[in-house]
Amino acid sequence: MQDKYDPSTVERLAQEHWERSHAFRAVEDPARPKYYCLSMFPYPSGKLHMGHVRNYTIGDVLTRHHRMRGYNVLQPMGWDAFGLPAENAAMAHGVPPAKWTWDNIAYMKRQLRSLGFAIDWDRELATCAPGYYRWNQWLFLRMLEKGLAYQKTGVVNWDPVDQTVLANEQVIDGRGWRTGAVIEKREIPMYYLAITRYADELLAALDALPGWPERVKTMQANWIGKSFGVRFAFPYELDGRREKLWVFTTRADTILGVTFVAVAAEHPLATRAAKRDARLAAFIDECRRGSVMEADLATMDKKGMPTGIFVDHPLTGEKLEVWVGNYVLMGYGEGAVMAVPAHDERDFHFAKKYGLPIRQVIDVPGERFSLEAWQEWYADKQRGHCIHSGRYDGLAFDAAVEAVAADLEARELGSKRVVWRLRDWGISRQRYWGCPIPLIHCGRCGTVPVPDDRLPVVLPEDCVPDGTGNPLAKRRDFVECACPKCGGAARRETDTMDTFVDSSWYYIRYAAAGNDAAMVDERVGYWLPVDQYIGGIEHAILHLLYSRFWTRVMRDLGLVAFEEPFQRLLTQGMVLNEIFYRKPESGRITYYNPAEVEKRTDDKGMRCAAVLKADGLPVESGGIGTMSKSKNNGVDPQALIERYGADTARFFMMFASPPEQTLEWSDSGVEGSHRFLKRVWAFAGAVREAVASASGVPAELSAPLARVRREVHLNLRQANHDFQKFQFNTVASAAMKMLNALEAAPERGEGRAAVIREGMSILLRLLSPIAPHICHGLWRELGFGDDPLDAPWPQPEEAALACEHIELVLQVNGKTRGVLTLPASAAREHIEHAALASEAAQRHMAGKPARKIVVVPGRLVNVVV
RNA sequence: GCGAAGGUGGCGGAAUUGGCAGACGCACUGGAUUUAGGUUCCAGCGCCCCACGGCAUGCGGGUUCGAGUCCCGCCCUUCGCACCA
Repeated sequence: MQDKYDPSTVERLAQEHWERSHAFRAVEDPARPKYYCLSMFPYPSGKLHMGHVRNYTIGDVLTRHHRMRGYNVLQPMGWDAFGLPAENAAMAHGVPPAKWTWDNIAYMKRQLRSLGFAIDWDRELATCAPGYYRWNQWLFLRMLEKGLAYQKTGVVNWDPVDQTVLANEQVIDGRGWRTGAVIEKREIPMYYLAITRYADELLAALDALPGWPERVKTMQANWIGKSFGVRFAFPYELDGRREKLWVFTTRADTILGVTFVAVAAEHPLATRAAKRDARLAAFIDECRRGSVMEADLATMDKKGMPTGIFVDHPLTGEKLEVWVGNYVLMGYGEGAVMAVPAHDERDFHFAKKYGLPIRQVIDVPGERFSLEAWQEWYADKQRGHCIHSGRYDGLAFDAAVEAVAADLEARELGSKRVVWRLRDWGISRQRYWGCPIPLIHCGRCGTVPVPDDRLPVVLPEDCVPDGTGNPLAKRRDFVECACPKCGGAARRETDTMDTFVDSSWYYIRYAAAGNDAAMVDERVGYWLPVDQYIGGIEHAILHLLYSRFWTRVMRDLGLVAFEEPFQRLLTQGMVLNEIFYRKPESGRITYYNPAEVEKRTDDKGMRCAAVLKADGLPVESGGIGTMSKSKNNGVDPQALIERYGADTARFFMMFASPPEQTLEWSDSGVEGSHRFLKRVWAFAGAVREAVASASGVPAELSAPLARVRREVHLNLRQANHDFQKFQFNTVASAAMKMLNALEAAPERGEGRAAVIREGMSILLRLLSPIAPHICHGLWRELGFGDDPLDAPWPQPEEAALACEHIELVLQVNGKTRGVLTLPASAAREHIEHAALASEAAQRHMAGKPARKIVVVPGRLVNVVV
């Protein structure tokens, strides 16, 4: 055994052992309970970042822990390989996205291997491989057959200079990132998946997911957004024709407070009004500029312009003017809204700005009628009752909505409706590096699906996009084809699929790895659903919701027998680091990587300065933020692994904070983790001979040795409890406490050797999911066996935990005044007696009689005077 | 703007869910070892006070014998918002 802990050797030997013995190959075995542990697959961006290391270490800890508990474990890995960054790299470096992607995959796979994850690499997949994405296409065609996939128009960001569609990310302050051109909203035909048909089920089934964090379920429920309301129409006459302007509201109780109606710039009524009003046409044109992002729309200045068109209030007949509002969106609901300035904050500001009437129709008893009062009232809409509303006066929310809906229905102008915030999923992307949509456009036959036996529609891999137009549309060898129906010349669809399609079912494909004949097979029935899914909180809504939808579609096609793909979900927090920068008087801000900065502290350990190592001059601290290129505060996992080894990297990631919280990077924290592993190594070396000669733990131990043993078993019990809670940071500290206790074990001789032998066998097994290489090495050195991975998980022993005396906290009036040491078996009367008799209690009771004594067994006794 | 989560020493965090606030680690201080730096080991370490003791879990109220934990109201930070993945 080497004296010094040398991670590179230890890790190489362990990894060779796992490789040689195919230790992580998962084989279906109906006789054993299975555990499918899945981490969100990475986008092959170039190299691993700390978020990956954290994600996959969490998954690996769970994988190894469950394996030691006797489960048949599957932990696969793959690549979310289609996407925009590959096209950006192509534009920047002239390299085809395919080559860039495959090179990245090769490099990142080596990095993952060097971290020693217990991954079954035989099941590896990449979504950009035709053998994978052909099943995207196949399932899309099934959805088309069922009417679940359909075509309609959608709004996109259009760069008029490059003649191309831009992603939201590529629009900066309303301009194209490459051209600087003002972006326009443009409506184009797209394909949609009808996720809204599953809205009810997706919402209701959230209750059946006890293994999901509440916050994720809440966010999904809000995203789906079931609401009850009334759809109704404002009748009007225009150009001699009677017509109706439809709107939807969840607040029909305020219908008598409507003072105007607002429509989207793209609304047909706006278009018609613009024909005879040049200023309005210009305003509508202005509304078309800017990004399509919801957050931008919600925070921008609310602007509007009257159309000169008036509609009738459906209940009173009052004339109300129609306005065009830039905050009304054509894609949502009816593209028109009723405006009630008195009871809606946005309408209120709009009305104030343009001098429109404000009419209060709800009274909230006890509230002054200020803007603040409205906001408060709005947050709790069940409060208050109708006023100035004629026959609805005095009605509360529910009754008022019912009455209004009934009256609208009687006039055939509206009815109650259930509406969803959730919208159908637009999957068309006018981009190259994605899965081709398997359709052919024929002049005679229309849009024709590519027959199953001609799948996959293969994406040409030698394209180099240049940022203009649609790259696939320029490829004649791709576009030109024969119509499958009539055989005539036809044009292939050039849109590709949203990459969320690729990631909506990859976890199912791992189980059917290598099957070229079918999307799924019987192995799916064994492994799925996923028992534990681990990934970033940023995916809490879209990816998880799309996966739940896609799985249900597969269920309805008879492909799988389950509907919830992920039984339990762990959403891991982001990895943060300090931000340092300099901002010159004029010119651009420069960010410095924390590794280039020296942090100085005063003699109390308080930060007093930060200077750049290169020039010794101060830099500004920009606080803490997620590791990113733009803030130049990333830490390269590769450098960390090379310097300290994979085990230190893994241990630090687990120790620094609980998985669900953000993790702050700390160089000295890494040092501390490394120090601990070095101590484990050194201690194992020091006790090796004693352990070799030790026998079982004797029934009678000296009191100090019994305390050491108790400490080990107490911490094991704590750690087992923490594993249930996914709280690996305290598992790591339990391992540290065990080592502290074992190092402090007194005496020499047989009893000590036995306690240390048992303690080390527990410690190494407890630590092995987190730092598997060093534990593998020491497990062998100490003669416990081949690998702790194949040893049973340790359990605390009652006999080791038992003790004769307990300590009770003594409080007087709820304030801690001392500690009572009593026999563990002491009865309540005995405890009360001992408390009253204690010197500390006497002193603080100041002669007053005890009014009440609260005894919490095993914890405290509180004397109330 | 809407939705969600989180604020505890100089720092990361702990507190078995209403029961000793600050485990474990980092940083810092003192000491030992070392030619020195580093390493390793020992001790100290929330704030105020000589001490008794008092004050402390973002801020302000409340419930309770007892509140970091529960309730109400503020303030701040982070994440998501449908074409980044």
